[in-house]
Amino acid sequence: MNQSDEGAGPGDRSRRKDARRNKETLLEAAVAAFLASGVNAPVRDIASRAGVGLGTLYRHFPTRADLIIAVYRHQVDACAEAGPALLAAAATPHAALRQWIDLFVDFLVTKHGLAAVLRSDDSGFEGLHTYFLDRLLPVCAELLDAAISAREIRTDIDALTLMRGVGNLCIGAESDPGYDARRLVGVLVDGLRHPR
Amino acid sequence: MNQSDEGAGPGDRSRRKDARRNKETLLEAAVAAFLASGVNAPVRDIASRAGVGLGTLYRHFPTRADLIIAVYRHQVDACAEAGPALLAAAATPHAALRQWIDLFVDFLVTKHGLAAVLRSDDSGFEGLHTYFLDRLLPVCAELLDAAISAREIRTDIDALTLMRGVGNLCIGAESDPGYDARRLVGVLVDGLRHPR
DNA sequence: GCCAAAACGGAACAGCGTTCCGTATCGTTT
DNA sequence: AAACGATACGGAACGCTGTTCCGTTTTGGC
Repeated sequence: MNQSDEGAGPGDRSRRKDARRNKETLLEAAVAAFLASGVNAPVRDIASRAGVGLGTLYRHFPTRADLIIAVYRHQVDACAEAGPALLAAAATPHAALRQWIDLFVDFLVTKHGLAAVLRSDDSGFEGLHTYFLDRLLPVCAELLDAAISAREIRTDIDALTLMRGVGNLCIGAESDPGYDARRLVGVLVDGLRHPR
Repeated sequence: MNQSDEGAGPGDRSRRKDARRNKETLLEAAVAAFLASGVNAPVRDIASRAGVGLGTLYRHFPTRADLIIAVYRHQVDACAEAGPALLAAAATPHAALRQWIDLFVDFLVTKHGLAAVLRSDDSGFEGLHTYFLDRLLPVCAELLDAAISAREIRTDIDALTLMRGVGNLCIGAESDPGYDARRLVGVLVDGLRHPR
C-alpha cells in the first residue's frame, strides 16, 4: 500500500543510505514517543527525537497512519498469525475466539490511545484502519465461523461488528483505573453464546 | 456547575436582554450545527450561524463542553428520569436495565460524534463527562443493583464500567453502516447474566 | 442625555497535521 | 579527482483547530 511496507529493513536497496538510516532512526524515535506520550505524540516531537526535519519524516511516512502502521506492523501480524494456532489448540472454537480476542485486547490496551485512533472517523487514519482490518478481520471471521458451525454462538454478529466493538471497548482503558476493558470484553464474548 | 444551567430561559433575570437573546440564538445555532456537522462542529461555524462573534460565544459557554451540555441537557435529564419508571414497569430488573440502556444508546447513536467526545480523554471535555456521569451513573447503579439483588446478573461489573462500555460501543455507530452498535450492546447486556 | 457597567466582535495566540521548496548531500560518471 | 544530476534534507509556511484578550459598542438606570 505504501513504501514503508517493511519498516526500514534491507529490502529497499535502491535508496540512498542516509535515507535508510533516517527511516530507521525515525522508527525508533516513534516507538519511544508512542511509549512516552501515546500514539498521538505530535509529529514534531518524533522528528526532533530523531534529530530530523519534518520534511524527512513526511517523506518516509506520508501520514501519521503510515508511521503507526510501521511501528505496530509486527505485533499486528503476530496477532493475526496466532488465530489458526489457537483454533487448533483450544477445546472449543468459542474458547479459541475468546483467547484470540484477549490477545487483541492486550495489544490494544497496552498502546496508549491506539484503540481511540483506530476508531476515529478522522480521515487520515483510514490507512491504519484499513491495515488492521485487512490483517485481522479474516482471522476473526474464521474463528467466528468455526464457533457458529459448532453451534456455540449466535449468528447475528458478524466479524466486523465484533472487532469494532472490541476495539471500541478498549478505548480509554489505559488512562482510567476505574474502567476494566478486559472484563467488559469478556462479558461481551459471553453474550455471544446463544441466549437461554 | 456553570452559569448555563438553564439554557437561556427567563431564569437569568439580571442579565442584559441582548445577552439573553444572544445566548438563545447561540443555542439554536449549536443545535443546527450539531445536527448538520456533528458535535465537533467548529466553534466558528456556530458563532457565525448565530451571527455573533467568538467572544460572545465563549462568554456564554466558556468551553465547548458547556455548549454541548446546554444543548443536550434536557435529553440527558429525560433519560435519567426514565430509569425508576422503567424499573417499576418492567417484568424484571434485568429487563428494565436493558430498556434503559436502549434509551441511552438511542440517544447517543443519534448525536453524531457525541459518544466519541464523551469518551475522549481530551481535557476540556471533562465538564461534559462529569455532567453525564453525575446525571446517569446513579440511575444505572440503581438498575444494576436491583438486577443483582434479584440474582439475575453477575456482580463483577460496576455501573461506571458498564456505562463507559456502552458509551464506547456507540462510538462511530452513526457513520458506519456495517457496524451495529445497538445489537452489540444487546449482546453485552446478555453477557451480564450469570455464566452458565 | 449621561455614563458606568455590561456585553460585543474579531484579531491574535498556541498547537496541530501537512505541504512546499530552496539547499545540501550522495553516488555515479567522466 | 572533479563535476553533476538525482535524491534527500530542513524547517518556514499553510490551514485548521480551540481559546484568550482587549478596544469598541450597546444597554439601561439615573
